[in-house]
Amino acid sequence: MVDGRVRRVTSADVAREAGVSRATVSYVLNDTPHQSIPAETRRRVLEAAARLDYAPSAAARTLRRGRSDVVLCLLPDWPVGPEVGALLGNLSAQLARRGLTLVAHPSTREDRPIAEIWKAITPAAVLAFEDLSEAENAAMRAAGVALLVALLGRSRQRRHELEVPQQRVGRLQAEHLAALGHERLGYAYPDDPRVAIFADPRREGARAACAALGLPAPVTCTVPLDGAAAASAVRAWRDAGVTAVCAYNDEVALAVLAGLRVCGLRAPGDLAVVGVDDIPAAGLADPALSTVTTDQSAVAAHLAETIVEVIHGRTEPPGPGDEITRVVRRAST
Amino acid sequence: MVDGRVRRVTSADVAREAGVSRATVSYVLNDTPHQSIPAETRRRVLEAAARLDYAPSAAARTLRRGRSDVVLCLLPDWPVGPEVGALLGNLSAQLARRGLTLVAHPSTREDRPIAEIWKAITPAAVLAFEDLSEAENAAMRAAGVALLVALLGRSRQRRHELEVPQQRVGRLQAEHLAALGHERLGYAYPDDPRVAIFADPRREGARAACAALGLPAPVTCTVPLDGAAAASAVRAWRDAGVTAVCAYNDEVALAVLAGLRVCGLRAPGDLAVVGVDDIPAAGLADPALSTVTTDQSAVAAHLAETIVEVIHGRTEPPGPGDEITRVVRRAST
DNA sequence: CTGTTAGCGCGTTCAC
DNA sequence: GTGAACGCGCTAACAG
Repeated sequence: MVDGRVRRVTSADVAREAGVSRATVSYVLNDTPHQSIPAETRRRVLEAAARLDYAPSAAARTLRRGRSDVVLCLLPDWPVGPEVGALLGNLSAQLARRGLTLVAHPSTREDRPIAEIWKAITPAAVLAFEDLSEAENAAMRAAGVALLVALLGRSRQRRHELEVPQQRVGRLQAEHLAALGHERLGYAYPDDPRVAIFADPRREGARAACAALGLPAPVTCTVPLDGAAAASAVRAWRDAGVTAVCAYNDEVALAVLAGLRVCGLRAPGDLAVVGVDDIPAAGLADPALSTVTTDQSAVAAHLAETIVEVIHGRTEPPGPGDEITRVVRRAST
Repeated sequence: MVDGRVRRVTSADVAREAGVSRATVSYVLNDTPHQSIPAETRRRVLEAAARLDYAPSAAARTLRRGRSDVVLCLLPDWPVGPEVGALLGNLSAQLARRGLTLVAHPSTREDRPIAEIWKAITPAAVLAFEDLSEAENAAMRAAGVALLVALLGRSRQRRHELEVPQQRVGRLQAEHLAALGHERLGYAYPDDPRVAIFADPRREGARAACAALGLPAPVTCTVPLDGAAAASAVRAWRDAGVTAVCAYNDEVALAVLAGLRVCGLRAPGDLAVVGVDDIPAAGLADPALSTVTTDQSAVAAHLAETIVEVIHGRTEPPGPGDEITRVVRRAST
């Protein structure tokens, strides 16, 4: 009561309370296999633990095991939108169900070696959006236990690659526009080079869809988030006979809409536009933006499954199905 | 080379290499005060550590010290925008400079006791956006070392309160509109009840500014992120003689713009609008949205400072200055 | 002054 | 079921 410093409840306390050894406590609490402990003893231990409100020290366990129960997600240095936020939220819930805790580190450029970050956490797994350097990769593998999962690797072959089907996003956009009768498509590529890991596969998907449909490849224009600059992209597309564009995401799509306004044109009559993500602003734009969305909770479930597999050293399961991505049709197309 | 399992380099290895005891290694590497170690010995130890590429085990240190060098940020369950993302990025950099690692936990609703999360990390400090329950609060304080900082407390008095001057945001909006000659203001309140912790102080700031300027209190309307719904708010404001509205944030402001369109009206002539955050879509809207921005790096610097003070048990420094928030004037006002 | 010894912090796990 | 060692860094007490 009066003492401020409350001594932690340790497994020794539980052992004493239950009248057994610390080893037994550990075995019971961890459900250690190949260890036959009578139900009666087990009950005593569990009750004692509950009575004392025992919580094992994560630090001690980590020290002993060599890894914690934390999954560390290294966020990219480019601004993540609400989609990634939603993904992390779902992933966190999925991992929690499996006894893992997800935390994210907002990486502030390469100002600090990645090693410093995971060494501070000793994670069971690291989830990165981009491939890490071979050195960092090796360091992680060596430094004990932390495993690595690359969310989106640059076509490296031998890495755990967990590709959210970004290609499918682009494919869906192109197919949607083609179904509306458009034959000459454009691709609105983002201005920020940092998002290329996402943009390239998406555009590739659009290209593949066009090829499959016998249409010419999309005309790519880089579109800055600024109406005037977007206007010149719009003019370029018009000159090329493009009647509809797939945008990298909703923000770029909004820029295209702004560019249309600058030119005195309007979607979808003069140029149809379809974005990606369905951010709130998409539905509020004039005209409302058609867009492709992904079921983040389905992606998260698959991701969690894969992470657990990788932690246990098993191979990863097959990729997620195609049903997780769909088109939201609105006025802009 | 052939062996996969590389044994960690420990302080014992460094001690052996340098020909000293482990204690000495610890003293040198931690620059322990009141411990005079000759430059020569110090050099030997440092060189040995460098040569062996020694990195102390965070887990062991945490076990011994009772706390890690990690600062845990508990994200709210409502979707955080790019502003919070930017804040975390800056904060991460600032904390890194002080030897602390920032990680964020995407909280997925109260489906899991907060205790489970920080127990998995043993953080030096926890940064929360909302007040925690008294029980959780006590648990953290008791469970050893983790300290608590509430970013935005609900007018509780005795809590470490680190209030980014949200009130000032609202004040600035109102003052901006008043300076443009508007006398009857509206406040566009968000539909999502979860963001009340931010919305209430902002609106309060707008109200205070009006009072100070001798204007009537702003007319509050809740504005869903949907044009049709926003239209009725627009009509209500027009009926009340409101000529300009402060929106909770840019998304709500965009909704107001959409509502205006639905009514066949237009900003700023029929109703001036000012948002908060300057998200990309704000500049791309029609008309472009005026908005209030905050210098997140300044906020982060102050936050980092406060966190360090709190970890060291000292009192917190005074709040940040008023210069971190400013208006970006565009067509909508 | 310089540096060492010894033991703590706590859960896990092998050998008996 | 148990004793004991282990993982690794920190630091009070102490000896040269």
